[in-house]
Amino acid sequence: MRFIDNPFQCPVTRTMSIIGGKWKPIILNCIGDKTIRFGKLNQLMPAISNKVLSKELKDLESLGLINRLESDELPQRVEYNLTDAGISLMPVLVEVANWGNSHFAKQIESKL
Amino acid sequence: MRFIDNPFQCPVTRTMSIIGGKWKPIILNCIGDKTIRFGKLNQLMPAISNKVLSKELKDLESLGLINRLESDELPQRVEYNLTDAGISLMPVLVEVANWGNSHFAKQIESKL
DNA sequence: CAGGATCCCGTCGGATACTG
DNA sequence: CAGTATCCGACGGGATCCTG
Repeated sequence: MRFIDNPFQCPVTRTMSIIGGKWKPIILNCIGDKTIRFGKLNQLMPAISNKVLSKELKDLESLGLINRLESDELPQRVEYNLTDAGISLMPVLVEVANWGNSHFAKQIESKL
Repeated sequence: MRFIDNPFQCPVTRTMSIIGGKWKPIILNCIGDKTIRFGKLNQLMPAISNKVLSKELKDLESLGLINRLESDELPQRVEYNLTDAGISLMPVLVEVANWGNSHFAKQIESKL
């Protein structure tokens, strides 16, 4: 994945590069404290395409936020769960979510 | 400004739409507790173009995070500062920054 | 089942020049 | 001084189809 060009090495920008974008926080939240399969994630997020889900999971894995657990049984079976780093991110996401909830009504998306 | 398409009305995604992108957190940080002029912001962030800085400031203003204070003197003089909502966002940004600092070294930008 | 390949389009952000 | 106007390339993300 690519990082946003980061003048001043701004740590906020750096973190945004990681959890920004459309899907990553949603994916992390869908994984939660579970160990969950690719197909199950796809069910939870019907709007995401295979390609994008696959790419986001790779990004999150290479960032060390999730584990990818592959069994060699058939049918193929791949599961994902959060690493300690991923778990440590969740409270931050909660803070972000709380701020968003308290300062912006749901309707704002249609307001602008 | 446009919001990321937001399935599930995810409040994290909503907040990311606001403070994501390359410049907004940096701008908010540069304003800080000061009242600061457009030209001064431009000096603090030499890498940002007039067009982008102007657009970002408009976004932040329409989101209610900053005030735009215009005097009708000549030469033209426009200043910006944080609103209460903008101030309330800063601790969240600090949390995000702390997480970024503790989990990712500066070098990560060049690593991937 | 879990993805990769391909094609496509909209938006973000940069460069440069211009203006009241 | 504080912006606008114009042009442009790069990237994110979607749709669809294919495969070990």
